[in-house]
Amino acid sequence: MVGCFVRHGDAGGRIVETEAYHQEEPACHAFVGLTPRTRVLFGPPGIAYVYRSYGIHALLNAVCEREGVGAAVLIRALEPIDGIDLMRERRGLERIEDLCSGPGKLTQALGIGLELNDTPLGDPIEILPRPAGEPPRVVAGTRIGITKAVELPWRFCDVDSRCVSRPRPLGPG
DNA sequence: GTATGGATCTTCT
DNA sequence: GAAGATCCATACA
Repeated sequence: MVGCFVRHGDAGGRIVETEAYHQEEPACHAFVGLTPRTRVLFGPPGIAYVYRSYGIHALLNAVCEREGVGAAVLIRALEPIDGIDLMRERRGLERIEDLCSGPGKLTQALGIGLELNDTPLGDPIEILPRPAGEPPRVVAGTRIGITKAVELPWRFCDVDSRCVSRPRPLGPG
């Protein structure tokens, strides 16, 4: 998904960082099984899973795998492209690199809230394939901010972007 | 530049 | 009652 375009309303940008979560590893919400909270994760793919983190932030995931399998991709960072002034307004910040360089930041910048949980990716949140041509240089690393299954290298960053949420893992070059 | 603590709420014990 | 897929301001080097 790194290199794809995400849009909500007039604001959008290019995905430069993601993390993968799957029901078979304990860092995933779906690890505990089917509950009211994880129901969306076990649904069909192509749905937005939006949940509250640390009581404050909304985090955006794309549900993956077929119905019955709990898995999703967390979108951690964007490179702002459309509606940059709107993002600045929502974030109260000027610098491009600060607008979407974190999972809680990009939902605020795009105006995505918990009410968009369980809505199809297409409307109102849209994800578009990356344009043809050279694919981005992607490097895998360990995931951020979790205490379980820390060893899985399921974080993916665009090496050439300055908008990732943390110092990117050491890549080729 | 890295390190620490507070804010705030859903979920599960 | 405790923990959590975070962010920000502040402190210190």
